[in-house]
Amino acid sequence: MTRKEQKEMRQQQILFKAMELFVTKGFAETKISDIAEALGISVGLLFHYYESKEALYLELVKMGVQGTKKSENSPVDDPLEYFESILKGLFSAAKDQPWICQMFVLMAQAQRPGTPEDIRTLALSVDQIRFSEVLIMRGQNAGVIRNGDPKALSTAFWCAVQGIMEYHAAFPETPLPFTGWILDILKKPQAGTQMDTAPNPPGSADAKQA
Amino acid sequence: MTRKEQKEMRQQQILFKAMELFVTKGFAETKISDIAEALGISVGLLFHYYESKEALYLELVKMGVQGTKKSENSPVDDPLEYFESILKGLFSAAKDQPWICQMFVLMAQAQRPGTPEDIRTLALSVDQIRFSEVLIMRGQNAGVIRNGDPKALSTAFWCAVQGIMEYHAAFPETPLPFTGWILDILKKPQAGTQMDTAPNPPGSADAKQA
DNA sequence: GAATTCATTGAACTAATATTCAATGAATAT
DNA sequence: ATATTCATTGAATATTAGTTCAATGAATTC
Repeated sequence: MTRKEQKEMRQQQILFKAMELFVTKGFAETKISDIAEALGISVGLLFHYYESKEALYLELVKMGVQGTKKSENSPVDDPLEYFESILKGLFSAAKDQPWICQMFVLMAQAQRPGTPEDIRTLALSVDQIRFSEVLIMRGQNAGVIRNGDPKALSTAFWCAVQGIMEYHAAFPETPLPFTGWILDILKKPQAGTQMDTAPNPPGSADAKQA
Repeated sequence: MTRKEQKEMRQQQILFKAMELFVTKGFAETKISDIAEALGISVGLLFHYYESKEALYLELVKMGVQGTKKSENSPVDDPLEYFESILKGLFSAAKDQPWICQMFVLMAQAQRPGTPEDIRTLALSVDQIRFSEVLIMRGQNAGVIRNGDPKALSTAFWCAVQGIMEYHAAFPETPLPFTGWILDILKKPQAGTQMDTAPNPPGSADAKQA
């Protein structure tokens, strides 16, 4: 193995192990020495490749931003099918390519308060929720996605996925849901079967929003 | 105000502000001095009431465990209605009693790796997902909850709620979903409308689980 | 094969932050 | 009134974890 290859391999090793730990334990809870230990290398070596813990995080978020931007450029015909294929991709990746799910979780976590501001800003530069709003509107016009505030629908859907991915990162042996179950958050229910419940009591979340 | 009252008030103040910060920023990201500053008190005073940052966390998790155990003892007739009322409660609490949502998020976070072991163990002593499994089975027998692995259904439902609560803790101005949207994860779809999709491709998450 | 580069380490250094403590003064008890 | 308790502070200390660095030896270059 040439030195260049070795270098790249180490960088990847570090990057992916860091992602794994950042996602399972959280960024602040992960010590540089945790990463080094998990890889069986010294802390010093880690700093030879990445100048700081934050730089490591930044590198990961950059990767995530790049990946998300690329996927946002592929054309979509049926919005519902689009969401389904995303879900299928994520859920099946959970096994062989856990880094896909990890990246998903990492990006969402990076958007939260508590993240160093520059990294948070970068992470917020891609916004899956807002991006999906327009697809949801198209789906509503096509009659395949239920009615309601597209922003709220998009948020609900992605938060649900987020919750599932985070849980699965922490408890990998847990069974993943069928994509259909989650897709039903968006899917238009058959008339007369789902919207026939009693009106919401005043003061409830539903009432406020209606 | 008597000294005893004053003491209790301070303890509550500290506890609830700590919960707020632990939930929005994360435990490790929250400095003791953040809590003190937010309350306009000295760091020393905080240690007068709680012997360590962990003790504060432990206290909160104890509260959460107690609360959850109590709510698990109330009888349930219609499972679907039970889940709906839980959701309504959480979503409407988001405004006036944010601590309810915060506690929900805190408990779930405390169960993840990265949490100090003793606290994590305590948090894991109440398990909403497992508790709901039996309710879901009952709902399936009654024909109101969709078929499928009750554990996976329970996990999907609670993870979705978790994701929504976490997001809302970070972005409070965001609209919350209708309870019905989330409930549809569990609700049995009308025959012939939802289960009529093509069989899952081999290797997909769905296929593995089927 | 000598010189140079560079992956690697372990120990030292530093910054951040959790924790302790002696001092103060207001509230309470005797 | 006097003594005691205790909420409160700010500064001192301890600890943890991030970061730097000089030394080493194997790989690469000339």
